[in-house]
Amino acid sequence: MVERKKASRAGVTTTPSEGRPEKRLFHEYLRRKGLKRTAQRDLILETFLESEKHITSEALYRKVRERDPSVGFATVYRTLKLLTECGIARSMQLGDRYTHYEQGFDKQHHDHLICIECGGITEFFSQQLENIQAEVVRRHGFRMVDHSLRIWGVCRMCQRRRAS
Amino acid sequence: MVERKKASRAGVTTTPSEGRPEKRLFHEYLRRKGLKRTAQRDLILETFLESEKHITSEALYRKVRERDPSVGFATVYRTLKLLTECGIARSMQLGDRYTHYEQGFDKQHHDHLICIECGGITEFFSQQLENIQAEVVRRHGFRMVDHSLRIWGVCRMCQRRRAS
DNA sequence: CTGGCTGCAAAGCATTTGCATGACA
DNA sequence: TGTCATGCAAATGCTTTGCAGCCAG
Repeated sequence: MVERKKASRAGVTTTPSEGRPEKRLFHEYLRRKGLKRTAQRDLILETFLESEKHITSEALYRKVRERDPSVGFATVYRTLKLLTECGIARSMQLGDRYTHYEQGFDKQHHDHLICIECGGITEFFSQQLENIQAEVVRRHGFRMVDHSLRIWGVCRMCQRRRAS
Repeated sequence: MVERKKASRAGVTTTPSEGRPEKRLFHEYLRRKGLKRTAQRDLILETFLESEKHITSEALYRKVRERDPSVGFATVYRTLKLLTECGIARSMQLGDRYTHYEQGFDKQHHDHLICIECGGITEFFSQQLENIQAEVVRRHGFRMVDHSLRIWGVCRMCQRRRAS
C-alpha cells in the first residue's frame, strides 16, 4: 500500500473502494462496540467492497488470500458477521450450500432472479410486489420483520446457449 | 396393522394416512425405478403423512423412532429424498439450520409466513403475487423454474403474548 | 439368488469455537 | 498493559456415504 495510483491489476473490473462511506461506518461501529480496528478487518472490508455484488464467504476468503495469504478463514467469517451486523453486508441463501453476501449499505430492498445454469444473479424491485406482500401480512395479523423472494430459472443468455 | 379402527393414541391429532393416494404413488415410483418396497420406507412415509404440515428431517426421525427405534437416520434422509423426487414431499429452507419438508402432493404452489417467535408456519397464496412475478420474469427474459417467497415476522398470537 | 436396502459409523462440508500468541488503543 | 483479535486446529451440526450383513423380488 505504498504506491499511489497503482495500476489496476489485470482483470479487475470492480469498483474502487476509495472514500466509500462503508469504511467510516465500519470504523464507527467498531469504536461504538469497543472493538478494534485491524489490518485484517480493513483488508476484508476493502476486498468485499471491490468484489462483484454477490459473493460467498468462500470466494471472499480466496480473494482476501490473494492479497494477504496469512489471513485465516475464521477471520473472514468473523468479519463478515460484523459487516452484516452493521448493515454493510447482507447474507442470503440462494439454494446452494453456501451463504452468499451482498453489499447492503444504502441499498433499498430488492429480490433476486437466480440462473440455475450459470449461477448469475439479477436483482429486481417491484413496488407492486411489496404492496401485495404488505397486504397479505396485514390480513394475517403478522408484523413483518423481513422477507425474501427468490426466483430460480434460466437466464436469457443461458437459454440462447442451450438452443445453439 | 391388524386391528381395524384402532383407537387413536393419546395426543395424536394428525390426519390418518389410510388410503392416501401418496402411498400408491410412492409404490409405483419405487417399482418404476426398480427400487424396493420395505417396511422402513412404508413406516417413514406413513409417519410423514400423519405429521403436521411442516416438519424437519430431525423431527421426522424422532417420530419414526417412536414407532420403530431400530430405524437409522440415514434411512430417514434417504427416504425423504425419494419422497421429494416423486413429489410427495417438498423441501425448503426457513432460515434456521434445518431443511424443512412439507407435503407436496396435489397441492398448489404457496408461500410462507414464518413466525420468528414460535416458529409457526402459515401458508398463503396470492394469485396477484404470482402474476406480478411472472411479469417480472418475462421482462427479464428468464424462464422460471421455481420460486419461493418467505416472510418472517411475529404472528398475531406471539404479538399478544409479548404485549401482556 | 442377487441387487437393492439397512444401520452403523465415519466422512463431508460450511461454519463456529477454543486457545495460545500477537497486536491495537 | 490489558483487552481484544488472529490463525490454527479442533469441534459443531446437519447431511451424506461406505460398508458388511440383510431382505425383497
